[in-house]
Amino acid sequence: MSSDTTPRRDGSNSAAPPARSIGEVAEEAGVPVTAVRFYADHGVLAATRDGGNRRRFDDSASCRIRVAKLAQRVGLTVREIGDLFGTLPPDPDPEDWRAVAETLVSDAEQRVADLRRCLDQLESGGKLCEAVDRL
Amino acid sequence: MSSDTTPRRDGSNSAAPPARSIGEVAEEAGVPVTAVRFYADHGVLAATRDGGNRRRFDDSASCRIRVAKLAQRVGLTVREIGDLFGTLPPDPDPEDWRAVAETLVSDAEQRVADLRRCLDQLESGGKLCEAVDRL
DNA sequence: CTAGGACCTCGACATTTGTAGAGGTCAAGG
DNA sequence: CCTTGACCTCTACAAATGTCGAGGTCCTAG
Repeated sequence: MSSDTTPRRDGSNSAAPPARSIGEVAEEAGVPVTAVRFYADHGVLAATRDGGNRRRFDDSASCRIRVAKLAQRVGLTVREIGDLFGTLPPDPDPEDWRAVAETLVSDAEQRVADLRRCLDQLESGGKLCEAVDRL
Repeated sequence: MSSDTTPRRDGSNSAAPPARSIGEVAEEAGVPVTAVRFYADHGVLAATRDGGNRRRFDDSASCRIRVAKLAQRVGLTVREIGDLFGTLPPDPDPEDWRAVAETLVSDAEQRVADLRRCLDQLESGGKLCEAVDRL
């Protein structure tokens, strides 16, 4: 237990690539294997194939799934998440995640602000929302 | 018994019957008539029926649709929006909208915060998201 | 009275987001 | 060798979110 987590920062990390199987990823992310397949097929996860044609994922796979789930609950479609994650390199480091995080969060806040603005007009417009968009 | 029983087409000002037709609502909200029907059938809009079995909406209908669209983009399902709007009285006044707005916005911000928290761990955790095992 | 427009219902279809099963492959172990 | 488990592909189905068309009703105009 608690085997060392290989620090793969610079130097030579030419050891075996951290290739997780679909089952491991599913387990880690707490979703069914079918869901992992679905995400991989839709650009949320990048997968390579091993000698036996099985999908191999890098360590970021389960993170991507977790983030994707939260991103969906904030209004993004799988397509949009796939496009965004498509800009991530394999085995992204914290710096790579930062750009993604910024986009994700500020887009979400933008939409919340839109909603709030609309709602504010409803609350304060003495009558109803005649002024929301027209006039 | 006076002449106010006549349904007016041109939205006469003053105390006109607050009964908008589905076509008017669709026009106001900028969505197809079919969408209005869909929302009405799913609790986003409250509709009564007139003598000819046609849906009649109050003035809040197009507002509800606009808000619903924004709410969806912030992660709510139609079902959830319907449940929330179900607490609104017919012809809600700004005060009624305020409670809805509060729920809507704070729920949305909660989800954005969840996302951000997850993302923060990815950015700052020197390693990857092994610690994200919440949510 | 007839024509038209606006609505109605109901069922089909389309897309998104998954889930489930059938049937095939591959590698390891008894 | 044969079985088993994990995977693979492909197809089907399911729920959510709409959209469209067919066929029918009703009201108002001409």
